[in-house]
Amino acid sequence: MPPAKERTRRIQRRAPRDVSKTRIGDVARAAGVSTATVSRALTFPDRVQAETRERVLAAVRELGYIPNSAARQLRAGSSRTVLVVVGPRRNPPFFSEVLRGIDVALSQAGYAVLMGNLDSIDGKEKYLVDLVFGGHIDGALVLASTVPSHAGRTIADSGLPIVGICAETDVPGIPAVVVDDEVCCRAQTRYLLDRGHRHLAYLAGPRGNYNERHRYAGFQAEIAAAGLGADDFVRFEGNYDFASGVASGRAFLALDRRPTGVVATSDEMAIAFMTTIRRGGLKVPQDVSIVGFDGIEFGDFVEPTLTTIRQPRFELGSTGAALLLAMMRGETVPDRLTMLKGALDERESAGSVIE
Amino acid sequence: MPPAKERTRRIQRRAPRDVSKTRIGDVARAAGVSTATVSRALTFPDRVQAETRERVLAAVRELGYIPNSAARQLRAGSSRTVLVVVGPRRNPPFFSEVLRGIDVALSQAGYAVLMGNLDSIDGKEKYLVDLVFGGHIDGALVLASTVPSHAGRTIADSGLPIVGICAETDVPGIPAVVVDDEVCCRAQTRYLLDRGHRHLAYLAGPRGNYNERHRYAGFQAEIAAAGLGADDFVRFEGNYDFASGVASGRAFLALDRRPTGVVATSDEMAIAFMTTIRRGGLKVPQDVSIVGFDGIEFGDFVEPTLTTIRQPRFELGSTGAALLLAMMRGETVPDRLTMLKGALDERESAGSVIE
DNA sequence: TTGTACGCGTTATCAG
DNA sequence: CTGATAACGCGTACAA
Repeated sequence: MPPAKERTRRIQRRAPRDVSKTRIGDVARAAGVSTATVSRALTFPDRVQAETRERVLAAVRELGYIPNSAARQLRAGSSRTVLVVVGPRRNPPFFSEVLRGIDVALSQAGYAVLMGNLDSIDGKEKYLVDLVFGGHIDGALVLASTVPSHAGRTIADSGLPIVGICAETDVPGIPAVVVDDEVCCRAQTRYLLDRGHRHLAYLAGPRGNYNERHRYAGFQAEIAAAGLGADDFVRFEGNYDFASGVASGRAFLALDRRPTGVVATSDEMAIAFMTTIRRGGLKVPQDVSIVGFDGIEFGDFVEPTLTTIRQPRFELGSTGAALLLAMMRGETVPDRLTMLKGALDERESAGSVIE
Repeated sequence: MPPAKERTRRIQRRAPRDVSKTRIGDVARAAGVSTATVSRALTFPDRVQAETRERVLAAVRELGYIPNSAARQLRAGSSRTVLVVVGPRRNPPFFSEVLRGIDVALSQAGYAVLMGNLDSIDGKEKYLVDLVFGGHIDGALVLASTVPSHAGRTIADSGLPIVGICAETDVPGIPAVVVDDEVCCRAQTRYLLDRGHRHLAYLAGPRGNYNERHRYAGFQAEIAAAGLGADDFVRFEGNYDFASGVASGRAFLALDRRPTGVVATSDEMAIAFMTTIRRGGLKVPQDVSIVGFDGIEFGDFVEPTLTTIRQPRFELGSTGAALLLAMMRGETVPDRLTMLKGALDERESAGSVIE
């Protein structure tokens, strides 16, 4: 009893996705046109007669038709999705605003944002590389100084547009949008030197980190410009978070001869440091002056309020996203660094040396 | 001269995605097997002879083959992508940790996270609805009390698994993972009442907000249990951010008869409020005691440190994600609220009334 | 155990 | 301006 021949064929198991059950064919039938016309009416409205278009759009509304994105992507070769790679556990109050800049710019252009946090689990890098080489992605924004890689190839090898934000990446040739770390850190340092501080502390970021290298270079340059040398400052290692600010503060308190001015390379470190040394009995800014880096809102709500370098956080994100969008459109763009300006926000945590 | 018939056919323009140029056919050829065998060797390794499998895997490695995700998705009906909807501009220091919990849980299960920030631009809700109905998504986590909707249908109407986190959503039948807001707010309030405060201030969240409703209910319940009434507290409107903490602080300072205890429904409001009234000359906790809500790290670095309700932020995210994963696997799950416990962290910002 | 061949839903090409 | 139809790359039912 084998008359089921042609039915058997169709038994390919239907996956559990009964979402969006109306397909383009349903709309075509309802509107009395071909699927090609439906597709055109949606993608190039003016290449279809007004009357026909109306009929199609009415059917679309009626049936609640929404094109299947997988099919569209397979055919068109574009997913309208951007991967945003965030490095291991960097300070949320700072990055959240950069991410908002990214999100606003990409959303406006109709792109979705896929999050790629590197601090979450092992195997994440391989996962991200697969994502990129699997064609799931049209471009990537890297908020870290290392580009995800696995088995000897980085996501940059895919040839997809990539833009770095907040740091230059370790892969050459990838454009980046950054703040001028060196200039900003010089400004921090000079601010203290100008106020008579002759013995400084430098609260560092992670060794080797892009921002850290440039900020430290700026710090040293300014130290040298003031005729000071290696004996005139103390460097404390850190990684931009609260914990390292606390650790630096404790080490600072234990010093025999304490600096009077502190250059912190993140606001979180600055705040934690400040709290720690105040608990240790020091007064800010009377005993110690502190200048932070980032410009997070919390700086306004600590005691005393934090003098700091304000980074254009939102613009870092939105500018980087705009650059990526241009690259994805195939435009030629500046292939090196785009530098945004930071600004020194003068508040209460730093003052002049009292003779 | 029309012998180009069959060549003409093949001129379909190749989209600008030359990423992952090796297709399953290339691997098959290199390994001397059929495409079906390659597919099987990757998906069901044990349904293929060991020797064949090795040859296939070698070819895969050799060519750096990674399956095209669009094609796979079209065929399989699953994108292994979860949409995370975040409500308009809620405090980053709090949510970042919830998001981390989500990311860890989903990454481990091999799911990608698509960000859906609602505060970015107009038309975002339509976009999210299209995403969901376009089959781009396998499930959604909603960190807001309203489910994205457009043109009369919500993403819940897609039938896809959805879980709320931090709040119950406005669509019935969607399970949610929350903290027991009412109990937590009662604990805050009781903490102050127990220390002799008989005149309180309540710093509210946005009217109608899920958390706000429950916290306020808890506050009022505890007030009533202490035999107090509407004359014994002042309510300040707010929306969980710094600005509303500052505004409440100013209004507080202008009061003729000031409360001695303050129940703040977010740490950011608590901190901004505290800073504002201290600048106004009041001492915390000597003049005014403050209890916050959330448990963000900054509470440790303000002066005085903040007594607060610590929410299990990471667990809110990871538990919600785990629930969603179970639903996507087709398992039956508790279809109502999963309540996690908060804890009161006693620090310095609240003390006893001094007679 | 492996190979053949079809169809997932859409868009782009080409012919009318 | 519109319709017919061939791919896009993969996974699977079925035959061998």
